[in-house]
Amino acid sequence: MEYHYKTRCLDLKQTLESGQCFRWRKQDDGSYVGIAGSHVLKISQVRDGALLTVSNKEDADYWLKYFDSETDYEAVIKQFSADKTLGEAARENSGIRILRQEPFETLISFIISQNNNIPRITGIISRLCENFGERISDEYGGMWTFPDAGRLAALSPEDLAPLRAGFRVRYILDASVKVADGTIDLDSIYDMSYDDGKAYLKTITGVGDKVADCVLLFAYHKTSAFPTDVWIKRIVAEYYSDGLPECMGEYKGIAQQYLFEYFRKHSSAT
DNA sequence: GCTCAGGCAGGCT
DNA sequence: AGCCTGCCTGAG
Repeated sequence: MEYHYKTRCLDLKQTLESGQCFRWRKQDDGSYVGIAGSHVLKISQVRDGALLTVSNKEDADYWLKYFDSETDYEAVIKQFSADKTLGEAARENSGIRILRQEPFETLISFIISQNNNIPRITGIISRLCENFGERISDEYGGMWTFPDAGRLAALSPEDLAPLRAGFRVRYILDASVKVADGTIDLDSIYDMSYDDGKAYLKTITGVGDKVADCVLLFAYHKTSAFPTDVWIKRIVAEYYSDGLPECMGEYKGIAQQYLFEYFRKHSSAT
């Protein structure tokens, strides 16, 4: 039995190709196929939203939460309109959602992302899953889970050599060991403040300000996080050298995503 | 050969 | 607390 659900105002390209996630594949028919935890989803863009196709209702609940269906983005965009640049960026990218991803996968993914480019990040993560994850479906050429911390913690740097992740391998292992042995309890971060969560994540080798902010925003939905990469640094220097606008409020992370997309679109076009 | 890619650790002042 | 510098790897 297949169930279909529709979410409004979700733009798949804006959301799934924005660099907050790395495991969605675009199909020839334009739909996207993804996996999170042990949930597999095919999702298609329709005129005024996105259409989810799932095989049971538990999956539907999972994915609606993953796509952050509860947050009122229209209200956030309205709030952002007090600033000219941010308002423009937000309206142009109004289909962006800040995903609620699996913490461990998000942590490892952004550790891998450092000093790296998106195609390579994607390749390393898919090799990680195909080598050490579990093949839970034969659909779409095979779907692999993201390996859990215990599995990775048992591996050696040599085992991870096929990933070609370079110097990041020891960071991946440090994070996995700390999560597997309980030094880091990822679930506890849901209840932490932004500052506490950040300090806690930074006790992992290979996790600095940027990686911690990405994990806090893209897994825990802590919208106070404002991941600052080279692109954002440039736009802040150009438009907000006197400080971020007041209207960002508690949603600086959402603002960051709008600005990132806006800036990237308008500079790559030149 | 070189630079750059959504940074970070380690060492220095 | 703020500045360097090196770093695996692969594409341009």
